[in-house]
Amino acid sequence: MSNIMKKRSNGNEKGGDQRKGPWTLEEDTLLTNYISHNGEGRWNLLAKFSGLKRTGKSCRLRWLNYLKPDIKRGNLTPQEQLLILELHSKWGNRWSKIAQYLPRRTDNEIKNYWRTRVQKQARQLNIDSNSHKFLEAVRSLWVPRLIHKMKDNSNTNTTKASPPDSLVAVLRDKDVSHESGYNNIDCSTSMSQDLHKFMDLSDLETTCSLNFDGSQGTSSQCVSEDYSSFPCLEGEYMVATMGNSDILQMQDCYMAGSTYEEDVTQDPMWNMDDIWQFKEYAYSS
DNA sequence: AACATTTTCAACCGCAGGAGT
DNA sequence: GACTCCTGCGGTTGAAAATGT
Repeated sequence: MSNIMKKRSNGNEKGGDQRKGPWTLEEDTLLTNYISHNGEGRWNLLAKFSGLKRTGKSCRLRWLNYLKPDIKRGNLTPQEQLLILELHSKWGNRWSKIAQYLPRRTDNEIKNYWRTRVQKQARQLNIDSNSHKFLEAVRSLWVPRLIHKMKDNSNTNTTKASPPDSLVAVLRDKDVSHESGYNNIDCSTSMSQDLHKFMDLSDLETTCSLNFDGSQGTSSQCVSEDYSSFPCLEGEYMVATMGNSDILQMQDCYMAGSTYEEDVTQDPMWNMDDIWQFKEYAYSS
């Protein structure tokens, strides 16, 4: 038997009575209940004993991409989009790696975002989304626009803007670029420089010193864990820039299950003027 | 209102690689 | 070392929803 054949006969993946397609409410309940009693992992055992007629793989995917309680759904914020652009310029299509820097977002969601939004823009420009030209377009048009959105958002909520810690971590991490998927392209550096212009990194030690209860804490104390209980909050970036009244407002918003920020991602990032502007720029240089 | 087209995103697939035997 | 099983990753697909005509 060839290696390929061996790989394909993966235990639980054969069998005719396996269900496929969209999950039903009953299946979701079954899976959630099983995991709440037995924990995550050992997916093939789970598939076998939970009563689900699904493969372990399918169960894993459903849990990690949809059912897991701390998953953040909905449109990506400008900060998150910025982070994806930056990280993708460093690592390429390393979705799971990128997802590690976006707390509570799944690799599948990031991958979908890239394919449906970013690659769409590349198609409109008629250039390859992995090309230097496209990265230059991102740097010269998209990133400034996202930064502007961030500024706008921060101006309506606070007097001072600061970056998300996860983004800061990336910008500070001089080693990450060594792992780049396609670092023959030099745009990530210039993109980072743009970001640095906006973010005063010298202030970082104090930007994240306010906790939800209003007490002071170290920056490390208010990273990810603290905002994870507020789905409507844009991470430590917002934590650092808000007053107590804002926090109460957010708590209200959380209780109401609504979104605190305006839905900025509904704005098209590039309109036709932008595209023509870039085309002129790209083809004249 | 009806149909066509486009967009979104959940779910599938093949493959690679690690762990255990 | 060979084999098997399991998990996780990235690419792709297709149904449903949204939008346009």
